[in-house]
Amino acid sequence: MKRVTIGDVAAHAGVSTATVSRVINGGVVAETTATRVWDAISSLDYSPNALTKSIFAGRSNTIGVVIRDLSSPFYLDLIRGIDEVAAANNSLVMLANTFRRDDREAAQVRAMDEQRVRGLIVTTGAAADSPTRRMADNGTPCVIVSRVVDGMHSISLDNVRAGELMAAHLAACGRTSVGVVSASRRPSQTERVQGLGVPESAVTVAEAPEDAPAAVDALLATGPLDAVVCTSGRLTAAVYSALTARGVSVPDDVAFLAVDEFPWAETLGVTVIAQPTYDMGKKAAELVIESPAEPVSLVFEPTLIVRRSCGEVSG
Amino acid sequence: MKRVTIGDVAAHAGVSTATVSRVINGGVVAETTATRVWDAISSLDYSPNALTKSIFAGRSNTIGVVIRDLSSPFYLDLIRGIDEVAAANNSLVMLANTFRRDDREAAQVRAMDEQRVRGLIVTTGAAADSPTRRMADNGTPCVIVSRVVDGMHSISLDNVRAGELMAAHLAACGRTSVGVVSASRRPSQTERVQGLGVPESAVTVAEAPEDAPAAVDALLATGPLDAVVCTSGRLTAAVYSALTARGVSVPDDVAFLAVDEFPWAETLGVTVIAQPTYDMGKKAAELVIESPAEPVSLVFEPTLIVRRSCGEVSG
DNA sequence: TTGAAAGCGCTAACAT
DNA sequence: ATGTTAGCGCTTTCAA
Repeated sequence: MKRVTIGDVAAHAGVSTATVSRVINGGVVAETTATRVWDAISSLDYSPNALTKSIFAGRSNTIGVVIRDLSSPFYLDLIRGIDEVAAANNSLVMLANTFRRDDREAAQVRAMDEQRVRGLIVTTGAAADSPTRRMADNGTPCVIVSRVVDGMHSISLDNVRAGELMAAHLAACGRTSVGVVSASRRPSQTERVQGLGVPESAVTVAEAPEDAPAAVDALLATGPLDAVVCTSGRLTAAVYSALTARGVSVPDDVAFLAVDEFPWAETLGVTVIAQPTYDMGKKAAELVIESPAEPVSLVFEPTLIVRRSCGEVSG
Repeated sequence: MKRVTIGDVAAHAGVSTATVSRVINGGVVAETTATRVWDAISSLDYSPNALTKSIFAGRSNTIGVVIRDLSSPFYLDLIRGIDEVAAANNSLVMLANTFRRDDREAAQVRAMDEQRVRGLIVTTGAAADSPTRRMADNGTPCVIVSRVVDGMHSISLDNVRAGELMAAHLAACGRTSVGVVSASRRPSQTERVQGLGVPESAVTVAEAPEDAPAAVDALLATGPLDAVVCTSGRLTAAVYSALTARGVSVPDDVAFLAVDEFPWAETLGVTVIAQPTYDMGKKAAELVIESPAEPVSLVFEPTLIVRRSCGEVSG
């Protein structure tokens, strides 16, 4: 199953490989020669080897994307945005999932480097660490998503502001004692809590959706609550379910407020803080393409989408 | 920003490039030489160029995945499955979205071919057409997902069976007049309708979620209904919302049944037909890795997950 | 306008 | 056990 090479095309058209190369990449060639070459190309069904091309360019035309948890819908939109920009630059996306494991992240980033991706987008985790940093030092534009890292490009949400938006809305709805379920002690989560301005004792951490019921129980045990905030989209369904399963009525007993928009939010009437994930993906990819010399740190604005789950705004 | 090459490492270690290559790929080398080479590798921070390696192998170590609509959660799990197998074979995933456009699909498939992917997984669409077929003919293992195509590997759901499962459950719940919202006239959709055994007049097509309200109206106008089935996961939220927005009570007025499991189904009590998408992704990738000589067509079994949306099973 | 030839970074015989 | 020498498929001078 030998592949057709540029040499085969050249032979078939009776020209040199250099000429074929020129025809394909738009060099100066005589009209008649060009047609002869194109004919050869289509009759042999020639498909140029992009890998070989990349050797010359020094790097491939691919954008590497390393995702920490591909089961989060947040990332779907991010990837769509990246892919959109990639396609517009006839680039392709090389994707890898790290299953929330730091060692896998390092391995995947290294793999991307070996593939000589033209740029890397990492949602992370520990990516600020050696492998990514080394890539950046070697001249590969690297963009960190969801985290701000010194000396690297980054795309993130204004998490403190997200927290403040939530706090303000809750206050406007007359809610005074709010409990929080967050997903971790990572900066993106803690910043949201900080913006909310609740005491540390009002925060419970649920690493995974399975931990949500216990987290909700813990929250409910701390005393009477009139609002529950979920700071991670991965947890929203689980937290909401745990709440209703315990006979808590939303919004009559407690208000419910979550971070990240999701398809059923409208139907369920869940008020959320939305991130412009698709745009964030596009920007991340554009950063890779443009590869600015100085580190660029883009912070996106969260939006409050008011629905029914926090009750009426009083006054 | 010149990259470190195998030659640099060789010079630094005082050996030939062949020896360095042997050290990396596990050939016969003296212990002492090996350590010297490894030292050089780490002190120069050498990262071997995978592209160049692939030139020799004839193809890259990457699995190409072309997705018709990356906004569908169905594909998220599929990709996770693929990535899992890829990672286990230290392969990477090259992803492209076609935004539901056939011309883009052809272009993306061609791009994958130029990247010399070791195999291709396409969810499609028109992929049965020339570009994919040509790749398969050139010896690249190609797997079609969600469709059975002559002479190619394929991964699909037993759609007729899915329809039958739904029909049986609906009957068991005493529902007799069912209306269907489907997403297209493609085989995967029509087979589900066929399994349901409803007359053509009971079926409405909504191409996109935006079309769901109109589709539901059309359905409701055909006469009294006691069940609504949605045969596409992309449409479930929109159809359900349109239903409830019209004051229709589920399951009291009509039963609601959808294809494809989704995160909120449990909370909402929506009965669904689930596809083993993660496993389907894994199998697709395994097919690529194994690359069987004869076309393999794997058909997966749908599962009925009973919840509240169809009411009580009578008898 | 075209071809010959060198070389991109690496591997794989073939020598030694 | 190691080095030499061809390539892999393509691009890019440099001549003609």
